[in-house]
Amino acid sequence: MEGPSIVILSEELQEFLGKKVLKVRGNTKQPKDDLKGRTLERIDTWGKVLFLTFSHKTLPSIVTKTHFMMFGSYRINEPRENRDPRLELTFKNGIVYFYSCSIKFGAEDYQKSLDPRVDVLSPDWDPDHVLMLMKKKQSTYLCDLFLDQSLFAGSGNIVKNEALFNLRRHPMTKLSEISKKDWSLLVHAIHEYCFNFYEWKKEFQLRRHWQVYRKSICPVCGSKIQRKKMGKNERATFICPHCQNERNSKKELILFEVMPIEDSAEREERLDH
DNA sequence: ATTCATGTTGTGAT
DNA sequence: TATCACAACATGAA
Repeated sequence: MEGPSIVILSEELQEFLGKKVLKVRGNTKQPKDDLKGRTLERIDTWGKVLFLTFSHKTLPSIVTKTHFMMFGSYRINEPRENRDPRLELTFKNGIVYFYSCSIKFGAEDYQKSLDPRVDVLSPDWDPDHVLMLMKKKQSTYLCDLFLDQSLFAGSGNIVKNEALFNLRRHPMTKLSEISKKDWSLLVHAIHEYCFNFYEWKKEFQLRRHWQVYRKSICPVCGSKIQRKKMGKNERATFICPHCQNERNSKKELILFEVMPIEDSAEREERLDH
């Protein structure tokens, strides 16, 4: 799950804020029973990470860190799936299920160490600070840069591919090949796509707006989309060989708008990440 | 049946 | 010391 999906989850969890944990289940190896009787005191996010703070009248608070990685999912106030949840929390007013995610307790110090200025979804997001950090990343390819959580916390493979297409730049372009005056446009492209992602997902319209990610035809020029593993961690990367041609790098950098693809017969799944 | 994928973290080798 | 390769985790869709 990418950052915008975590923000949506945090909003869906608001109904449990201030509520007491009545029952705990799940196959996590963390000391889950310690949560019983505590009150959900805070709900925070940083990039793709969810932090829940559980307070107690006399004992210290417990901060949990949840990361959904590739396959994680959640359900709220729905019948439990056949499989065991990693963690299941029963409140007076409902139940939360977290599936196949990574959960760690005692995350207070870790949470404090994170910088909200690089969290693309945070109100404290600070593009000037990000631009400053980018100076140390000159030799990085854009496909790696756009996934770097220390610069763009919350950006994931969808954001990477779509933002690069909206900029019409090839993923294997090095940051140093982009004129410094255009760097803020790179930052802006990621920020804007994250917020579009957030809105589209809430309306179950995210897939409809994919231009290249898991697509076969470029919506702009009709070329066949190429899929190739690229960058440091060989993540799947989708490009239009015409619109994102390396030779375009001499052209002015422009952030193009996204048009929904109308003929897409794909049905939007509510449970999509 | 097999492959792939909205990701991170830890370990041991280089 | 830094970087790298690889494993581990976990599940549903194509």
